[in-house]
Amino acid sequence: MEILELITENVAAFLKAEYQAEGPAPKIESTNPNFKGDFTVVVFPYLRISKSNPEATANAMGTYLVEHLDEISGYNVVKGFLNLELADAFWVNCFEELHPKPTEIPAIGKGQKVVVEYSSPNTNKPLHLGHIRNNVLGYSFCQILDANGYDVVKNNLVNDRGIHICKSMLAWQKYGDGETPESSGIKGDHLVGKYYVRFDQEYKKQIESLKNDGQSEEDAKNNAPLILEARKMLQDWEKGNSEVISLWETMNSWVYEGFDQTYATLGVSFDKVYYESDTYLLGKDIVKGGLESGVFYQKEDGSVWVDLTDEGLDHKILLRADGTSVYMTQDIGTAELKYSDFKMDQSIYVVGNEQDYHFKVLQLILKKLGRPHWEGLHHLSYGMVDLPSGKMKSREGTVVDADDLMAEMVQTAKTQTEELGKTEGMSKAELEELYHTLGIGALKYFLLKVDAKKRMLFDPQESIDFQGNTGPFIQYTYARIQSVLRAAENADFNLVSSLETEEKALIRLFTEYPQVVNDSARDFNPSIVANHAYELAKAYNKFYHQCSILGAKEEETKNFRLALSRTCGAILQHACGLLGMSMPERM
RNA sequence: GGCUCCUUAGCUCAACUGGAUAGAGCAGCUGCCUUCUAAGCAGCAGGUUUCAGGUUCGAGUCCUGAAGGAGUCACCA
Repeated sequence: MEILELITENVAAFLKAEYQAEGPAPKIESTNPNFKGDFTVVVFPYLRISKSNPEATANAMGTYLVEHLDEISGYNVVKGFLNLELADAFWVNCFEELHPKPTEIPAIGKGQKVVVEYSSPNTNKPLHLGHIRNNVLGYSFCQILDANGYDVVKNNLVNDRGIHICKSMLAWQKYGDGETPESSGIKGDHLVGKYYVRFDQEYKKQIESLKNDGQSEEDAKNNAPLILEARKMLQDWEKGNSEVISLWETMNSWVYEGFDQTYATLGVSFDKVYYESDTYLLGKDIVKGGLESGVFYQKEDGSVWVDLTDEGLDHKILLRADGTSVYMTQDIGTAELKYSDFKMDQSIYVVGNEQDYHFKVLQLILKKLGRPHWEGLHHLSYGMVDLPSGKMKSREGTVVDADDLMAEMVQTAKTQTEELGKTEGMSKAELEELYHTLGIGALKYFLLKVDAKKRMLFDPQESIDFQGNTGPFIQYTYARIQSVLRAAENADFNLVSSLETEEKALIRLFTEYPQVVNDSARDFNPSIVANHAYELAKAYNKFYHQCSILGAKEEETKNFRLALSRTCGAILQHACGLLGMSMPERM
């Protein structure tokens, strides 16, 4: 905001005029609500210059600022804090300037291309709540980058190959009896997930039996017939065995159909999809190249490794002795492919923090290989969603299924809406849309209001709230604003000369919004936008109760308050759009 | 065991990156719908910011140590 620059300049001028000295730029903060004022300058850093006590220094500075800046109407001093009071006219001017374009964001990303990889599902099981956090976070962050002027490519890397995929394929082959989504009525991804779980159950049985025969735990895990068969299947797959490939294609197509449905319900989308089956060979080639150039080394058994001990890390395998590739191999290949496709300035990976080490290693490897894109790699590392019982594990069935959860949320929205009974006259289709908007909105906001870096807890016993700091609260505020605007005759725009505290609070939050969107992009953190939207909704409801809009005594006041409402609605809608939430006109 | 991260009200989370008397929501209690949507508003209660030191005018925030928890160190992804 310009006012902050003005204050900064005038503090410097004050130091020069008063003490013939230069000092650090002032720390200007919002005044603590317990004190009178709008902005606060902390004067402690200037005591060295003033050689006086905090109060005297602050008073001298305050006097100077009031004299030189029309915007500042007064000041007060508490200890070393100079609280500056800004004139109502200043805030009214702010509103006049911002109101035609309240959601215009400084384009800090202009000219920069960013590929954001998120979702990245495995095709051996359906999505769960952890994946929802990833998807919601990734999608939202793409919207935020876009709002900041970045050229964004939303990218999904599908984990469609590997030993884990072979496990569900093998189990289906052995125990499936030809079951299909059509024959069973089970959604494709869930059907395949069923066999992934089945594999694990049978595998465990075999391990137990081998242990009873006297094998060690580790030997049993390596010698169980099922795991040997799965490994064989992976090798056959890499060799292009037609029977295996055909089974793989069939089962993957079931999964994709299921995922498409889940993505559609969740409201996320992608500009570009990569499949690891298409990128791992490129990865292998690059690893072989690195071996030839001496960046990597080979062990006697034929496996290929990278030595990262100089960087304080470990040795890391890049190709197995049997020649098949590992996770890292694929990621090297995909990184290369992305760069040749997009020549991006930044490559962002939305992946859980359990892979912090993996991405550290990936970046170092790309650097060692001299790839130009190593530097723009950024891991948007987010915390796991834990249950009260601990971590979610697909194989053990302790997951909150994505499809189930979304359906529950929509159902809860329906129940709550019907209880309140405010939807008279809405068609069935409109109602369905409303329930979806509210249910999914509640879910997304629940996941996005928490700092992405932090792990979070989800208790399936307690349903996600629709009151308080929630998505529906913000949606409600928006619907309320729309209701007022609908009831208003098309009013002229005009300004007023003095403000209620609730009006001032709203304008202040309006002015902060563009900076909030910038900060959110810079910090890789959508929760900053979410929290600001909540603050704004809260401030509006307070205003709504305290100040009559349509019933205002003066026509000017009414028009002004309508303009405040319109602006507030626009920002709420924009902010929630960045979070991937839609807004109802009525609820 | 090595490394990384976390610990704020009964519960879930904030705290503008070192500023004032640590804030919200939920749960609990009390008021407010004949007036623009009560999914709302106002209020009460709830805290030694895990503990012990240190740095500083000032520490939830920075440094050291301790306790508890999570992740990772896989030829899983």
